[in-house]
Amino acid sequence: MTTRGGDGTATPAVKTRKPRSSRTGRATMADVAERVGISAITVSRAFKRPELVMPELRQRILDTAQSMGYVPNQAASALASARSMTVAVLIPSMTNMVFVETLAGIHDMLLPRGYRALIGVTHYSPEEEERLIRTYLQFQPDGILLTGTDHTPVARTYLSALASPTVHMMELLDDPDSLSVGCSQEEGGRLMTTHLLERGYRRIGFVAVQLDPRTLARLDGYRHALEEAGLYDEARVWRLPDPSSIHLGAAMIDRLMAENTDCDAVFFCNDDLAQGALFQCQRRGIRVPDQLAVAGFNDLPASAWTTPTLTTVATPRYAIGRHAAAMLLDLMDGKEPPQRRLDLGLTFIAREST
Amino acid sequence: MTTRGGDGTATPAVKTRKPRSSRTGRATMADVAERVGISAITVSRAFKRPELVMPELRQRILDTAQSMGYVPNQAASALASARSMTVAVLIPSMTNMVFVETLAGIHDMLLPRGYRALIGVTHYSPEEEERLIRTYLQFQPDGILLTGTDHTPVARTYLSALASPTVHMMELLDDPDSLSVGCSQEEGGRLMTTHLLERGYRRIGFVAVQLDPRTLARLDGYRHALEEAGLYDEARVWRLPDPSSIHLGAAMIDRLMAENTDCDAVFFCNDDLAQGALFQCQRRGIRVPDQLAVAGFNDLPASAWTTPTLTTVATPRYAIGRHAAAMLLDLMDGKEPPQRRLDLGLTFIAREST
DNA sequence: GGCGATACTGTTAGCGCTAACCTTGACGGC
DNA sequence: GCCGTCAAGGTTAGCGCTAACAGTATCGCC
Repeated sequence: MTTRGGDGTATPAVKTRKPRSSRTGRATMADVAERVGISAITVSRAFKRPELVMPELRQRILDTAQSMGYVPNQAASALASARSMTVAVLIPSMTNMVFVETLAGIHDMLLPRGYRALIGVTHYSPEEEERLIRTYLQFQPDGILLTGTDHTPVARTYLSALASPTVHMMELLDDPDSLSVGCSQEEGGRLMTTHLLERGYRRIGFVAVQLDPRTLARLDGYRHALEEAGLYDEARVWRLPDPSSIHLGAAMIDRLMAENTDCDAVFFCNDDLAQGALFQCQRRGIRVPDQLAVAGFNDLPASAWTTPTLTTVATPRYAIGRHAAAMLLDLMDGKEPPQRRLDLGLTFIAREST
Repeated sequence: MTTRGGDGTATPAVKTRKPRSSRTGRATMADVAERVGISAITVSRAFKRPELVMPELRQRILDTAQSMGYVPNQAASALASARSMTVAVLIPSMTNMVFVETLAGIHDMLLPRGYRALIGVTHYSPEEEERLIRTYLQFQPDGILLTGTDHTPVARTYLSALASPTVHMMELLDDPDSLSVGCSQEEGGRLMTTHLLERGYRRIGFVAVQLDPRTLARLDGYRHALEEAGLYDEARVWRLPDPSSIHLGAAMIDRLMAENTDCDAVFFCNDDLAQGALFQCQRRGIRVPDQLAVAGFNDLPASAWTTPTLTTVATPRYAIGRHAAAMLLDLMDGKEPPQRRLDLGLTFIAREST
């Protein structure tokens, strides 16, 4: 109390000084400005519009900010500028590699431009998507990336009432007002089925799980191709709402055997299942492709390594993520993207299993 | 201009009315309040502290808000309340199932409590982690979840200068000031090696990739176990900085054969690699486990289905995510969590490959 | 020498929300 | 009848930042 009086004794009459840092204990822009001896707006510009500040001063500001541990407050910035620099991304699942790689494409495109992704997982449920849209709208995202085209009416209302640009990934939309990047799942189903027909298979089964719109589109492609060949038979289609897994694929082989089906080939709606099927065929001594051909979809890494290797269709998911993000960046800049509907195609990969 | 004059003609002298909606076109709390005929704070309470508003009025507020498409502005809320309701989560990789499942645990714990996760991917680089920490601090997260304990000095400074509670996942920390949830990777390596020794293998190799701290800890466990048995030989350890993949595992089998190593068992630092190794052994006609035993780590789904099935160690990653998030929730509530260091253990899974 | 152009920095006023305090009215107990 | 209490809602101020406009030098040019 006598010698080391602290602030109180040192500046008894001076009370002009503003609080050194905010309520939260963090340094604010005003703190940095005061320390450098300039106004807050110049600090703001040093960060956001560097070309407007003399290089020397700018450096001094950055150094001071660093030494004070100053970090800009994103909430305040968003509030004042009406730009959140945030993009909301909704995907159906995180455990499905397909969407994770799409995310990687999105990140690689957005981060260098200063945008951040807010990731939401819908678990393939439009209702959950609606809930997530509501939640994420609170962040006033500058843009939105959605998976698929299956949204609830309320979700559509939110999105259309909103100014934020939106791009749909995976499926392609025909509506000229909407933007979409993806590939035709129906064509994928058709491609694979045609391949199986060409290889001489005639009793081709289809296993659909999860029953999300993309799976059903593949099923459509399969059905159309077989109908055209006059070989479609509803009895060879299995529809299960369960999530996809290796386990389920293996179980399906058991079921096919138990039911004594006459399939000479089975087209699984994705690679997880097909891999499980291959594993189980190996266990049970079912010769693939002689006794039974197996086909998948998506080309997961392991599909090139199973015994036998798996015939599948590769989807350009990383590219879909990149292009969707690029399209969104254009929109957020107020530019019209080169195209509103971008089909990135599919790659058919014939391997040993067919 | 004559009959349907709109606002202008309807209220020529009245200019007290505030703008109907903000700059961004979105309805604001004030808009909702005006419509209901109350003040903004009551609207705020109707959302955040419902027990303070009469149920009837509250319902009227919520209905009106809904009909106007009102969504609270998170940035304004965060600024005014100094609470962002956001948790920053940093993980090394999104393509690695281990971290994705950890994320799922975190989500399941945080979302019901109203918190949102901001996910950052460090790509196993402390420098990138530092960059991400800086970026995400702008969001004033109420809490932070980090993977591992390998942070740059600058990152440590940021974190300690910060008030935000932080929990470390995966590795366990001995420092009593830090909070961590995980399991002992070293013990995992030791467990597996001991198992191989018990099965009679004497020339056990180890393949380490990525070389992140967790991999190196497993290697330590392996080394210690072998040293105790007097069987450690540096020549049987392969260290590769490449990311883990099935492909690399297969390539390693080729390399082991080419180098004519004398290993009777190989412990791969994770299941991706081990699966690739099993696939390649099958291709090359190497009998597992008779000719060569193969072991993995993490227990990925496919490991129960390969031929032969893979001996591995299951890590409680989902539980790690949940518990880390729970610990963080306690901290954010100002409570002391039951324990500051939570070891969730490991499960050894013996299968056919050893 | 006066005028405009250019380059840099400052002032003012809010963004939309909530913490902290304040008002109002109803009720009850002695 | 007075006072305290409580419930329900309102007022005020300000979170930390930036848009929009406003200076103030400096320079060049006719």
